[in-house]
Amino acid sequence: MSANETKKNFITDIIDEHAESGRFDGNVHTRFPPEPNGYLHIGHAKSICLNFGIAEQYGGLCNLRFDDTNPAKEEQEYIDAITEDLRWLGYDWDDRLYFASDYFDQLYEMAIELIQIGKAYVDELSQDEIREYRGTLTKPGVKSPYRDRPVEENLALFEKMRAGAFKEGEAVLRAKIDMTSGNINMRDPVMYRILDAPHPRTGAKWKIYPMYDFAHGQSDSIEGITHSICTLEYEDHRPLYDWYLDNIEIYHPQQIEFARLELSHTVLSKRKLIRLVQENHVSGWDDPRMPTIAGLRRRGYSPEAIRQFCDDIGVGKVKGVVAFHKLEYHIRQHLNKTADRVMAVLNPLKVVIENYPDDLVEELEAINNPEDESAGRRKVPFSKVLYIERDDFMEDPPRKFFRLAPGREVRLRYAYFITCTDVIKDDEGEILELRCTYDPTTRGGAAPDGRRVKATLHWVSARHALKAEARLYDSLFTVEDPEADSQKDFTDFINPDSLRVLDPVFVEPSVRHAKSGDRFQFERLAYFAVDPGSTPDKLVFNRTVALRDQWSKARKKGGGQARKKKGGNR
RNA sequence: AGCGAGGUAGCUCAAUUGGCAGAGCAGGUGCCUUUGGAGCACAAGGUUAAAGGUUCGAGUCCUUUCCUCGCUGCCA
Repeated sequence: MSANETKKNFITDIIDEHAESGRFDGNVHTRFPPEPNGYLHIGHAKSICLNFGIAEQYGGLCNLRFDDTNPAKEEQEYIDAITEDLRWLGYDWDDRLYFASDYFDQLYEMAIELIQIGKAYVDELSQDEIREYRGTLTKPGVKSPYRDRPVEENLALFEKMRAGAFKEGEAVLRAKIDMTSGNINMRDPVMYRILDAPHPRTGAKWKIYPMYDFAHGQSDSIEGITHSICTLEYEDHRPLYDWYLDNIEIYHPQQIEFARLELSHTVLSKRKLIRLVQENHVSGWDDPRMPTIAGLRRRGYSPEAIRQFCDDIGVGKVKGVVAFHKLEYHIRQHLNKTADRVMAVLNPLKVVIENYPDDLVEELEAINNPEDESAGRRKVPFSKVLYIERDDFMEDPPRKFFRLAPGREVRLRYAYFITCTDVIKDDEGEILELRCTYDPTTRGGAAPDGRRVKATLHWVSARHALKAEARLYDSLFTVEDPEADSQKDFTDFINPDSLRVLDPVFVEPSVRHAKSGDRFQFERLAYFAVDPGSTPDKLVFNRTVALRDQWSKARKKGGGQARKKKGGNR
């Protein structure tokens, strides 16, 4: 990220202090440590941008490390997906791809060390008993009867655990710290538990697996991490992080906690995201309505926009909810500069230009991107029968409706001025088509006599238009915080109109060869991206985000000025 | 209740570490426009949770109070 090299926050303050005091010799080495038990989402993106960004800012390095200490939940599919998403976001870790499971042997040796110095013991209390003995927030815990076993016995028992002589739940290895601590994490936390599940990487080699707390700090230490940046809920774990490192007596990184991202109108917990997938509220982890990186990618979001967003929201220790429209702001910002414009009609209304020659086809020049001269120009075919957007015509227009109406003249973008002369309806009064005349002297869209029109409409030539499918995505939830109501399940707030499929829609022929992931602006409507399931025979466009639309805003504010059915295309 | 963290504009963050509280976004008003897009200009927005104290001077330091969040997995 070049734009904000000098961006400051409380983390850079800490790093600067370290640089001054000489701790870490001025080095900065971070890591991004996902657990491979789900897909990356926009909340992870914040952590990713932070960890990789800070390393870059200080000329340091950032590792990718999978925190794979719980084989019961983790899968290779997630490892692959996470790696792909990270690459797509534009980050690179060279050869520094690590797994906590790479350190299982070393971790095991460290555990033995702690046993040997009398700071760890094998506990055979049941899970329920351990919970009881732990006490509560206000009541101190009490010591396990197994707490003071001799070192030799602990060593032998731990070896038995490793060898598979115990079944799941029959024994754990615990650190001997302080059962009366106000911080419950320090009340003899479990270091190792027995798990029967095969591990995606170590297979059946291990029967015991280290807990997060026993693995994370030491993994950081082994990799020479300087600043171990994590989210706020680990604040209470820092004393334990420090305790393990101090008692094992190895190199000691600094853990720093920041507030995780909360986004309005969506959920960002893996537990809930996985439910959306499993209960088929969405089509999968990459459903364009999902806040996952894969979902955002399919929706048409760009890595640049996501990174800009993360940069914009900054980092702090205060929990807050970022409005979804902030994400939308950044994708509009990026796409405005980079997406080619194209004309497409989502909700067609037929227009016949009565004074235009029957068989004439003109190739009119159109600008691909007014924000980027280098994007060049293209030709768009014009003929006698066209489609315009149904919303662009009103038979009885309210005061501030500038678009087409009977007797009114408007411009067809890059083409001609047309005037509506007649409205053809069926028996029910439904408008079937419009009859218009055009002014041949306005070719290209400018009038030689200098007269002006108030609106410019997009259009496609009926004969030349491509039929395509458009998927209009809206927010997945109808409320800002789907988790706020404790009486209801978050799925109760799923937006029933979060996806509307329009098929067919009509798109100008220049997009014929569009490939998966290509992004366009359908002029005056929205940004769209080509879906991966799209084929040359059947193009499928996902709406990324609508253009800002002051007409619909004014319409809402004006309170019924325009008596229109809701749910146009925009 | 115990431990920990935090409270600056509607939202997200700044404030050169004690020196005139500022940005972006949102909202507002204009201008411009061959996208009612984009862009530009301007205005508005604050008792820095509250009270007290130290100081020439406090968002920043001290005390007290209030409020919010996290923690009682053999998850991470």
